[in-house]
Amino acid sequence: MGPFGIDTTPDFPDTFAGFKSVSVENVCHSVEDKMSDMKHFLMDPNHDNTAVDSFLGLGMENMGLSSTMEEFSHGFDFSFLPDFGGLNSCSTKDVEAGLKFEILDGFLDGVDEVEDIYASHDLSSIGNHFLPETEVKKKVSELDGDPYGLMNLSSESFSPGISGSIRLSEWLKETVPHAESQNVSSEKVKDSLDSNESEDDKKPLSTFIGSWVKQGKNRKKNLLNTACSRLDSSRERMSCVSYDFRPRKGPMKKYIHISSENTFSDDQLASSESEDDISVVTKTSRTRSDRRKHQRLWTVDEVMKLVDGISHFGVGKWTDIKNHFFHSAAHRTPVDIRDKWRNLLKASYNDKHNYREAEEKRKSVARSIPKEILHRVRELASLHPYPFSKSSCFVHDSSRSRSDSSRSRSTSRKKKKRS
DNA sequence: CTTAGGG
DNA sequence: CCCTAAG
Repeated sequence: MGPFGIDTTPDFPDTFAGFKSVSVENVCHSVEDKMSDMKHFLMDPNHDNTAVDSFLGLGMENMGLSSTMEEFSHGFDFSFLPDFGGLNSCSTKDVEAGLKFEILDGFLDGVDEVEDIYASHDLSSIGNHFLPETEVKKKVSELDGDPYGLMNLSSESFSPGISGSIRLSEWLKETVPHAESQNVSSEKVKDSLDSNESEDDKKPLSTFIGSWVKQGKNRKKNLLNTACSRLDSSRERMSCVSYDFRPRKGPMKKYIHISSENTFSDDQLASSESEDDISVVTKTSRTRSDRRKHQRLWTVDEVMKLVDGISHFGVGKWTDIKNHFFHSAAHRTPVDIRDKWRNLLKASYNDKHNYREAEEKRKSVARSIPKEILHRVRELASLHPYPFSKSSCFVHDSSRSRSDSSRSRSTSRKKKKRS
């Protein structure tokens, strides 16, 4: 049911009446005109950005076109888009990346195996994070000669209308960590705060694929809120593209910084809803433990941010840490962050007690935590007590465990803030 | 809603 | 990562 079927509605608002007389050709023409006009707009640095917004399909519904970004992106070349910097803090790269994933999503619809292929190829960013640059380059070159042709999945061939996409090798290079010292200066914290913006660019492709379908008990209840928060979060990067509709447990309003007016049409909300219904249908067939499949691996970068956050807010202030250090990471709820900290403690504990095994593990398993970070975790662990250690490792250390255990449980030293 | 704890 | 209970 398009906008042209509304003729039959007698009491439709007068504002829409004008569309009855508009022919399809006219609409198309106006779109084309707008597009070419806008091309010049975008080239012209003097034009303000509101034009861009209305151009990018957000004003489409006003023309009677129910165009989604997906349809829109297929036949259109975004390569000319300049980096309109401050606007929604989204760069050209974000646009391209978003579109790529969107298209990928559509193409791979229902093909879960691809996710596994990606996983088995270790395309996830985590593995490359603490490789020295030469290693990474080697890896990249390996990937370039990829026999399965997987590279093409993320390069131009999948986005016919999009030229100038980033090649995966570049994408990989960007995942290389800035090999910094383990000391946190306030400068560095600021840095990591700023570099948050490109967070999602580092996510492995597999996290985008397959994150569409998900089941959960309270999904119905939280559907609307979830959809809204999803849209909100994705607006941070790109107002039109939302690739992750995985329902969360609840709305994340408080974690999401809401900056602009709601620009989403009901179409998109409805589509997310129908997507959800599909997952209901699929639920029966894939109800088994594929929960873990949707995990997003923690990058070393994220771990460092976590450590920084804890050193600044203290253990237990996870909402604060989320807001200040994982602001742009739409996933990573405070609970996730806490869980990660718990795991880090466990890791540091293990590392502390048997160096050899930990060392070997570090060599064999790619996704272990770099040593420096583990050291920092241990420092913080001794600085901030966490009840996690109650079960297995109490009273081992005579020097400080006494003071720790005295305040271990509920005595909150969380208030320790250093500015 | 936020946090802690267990699964 | 998910779920639940407690404040």
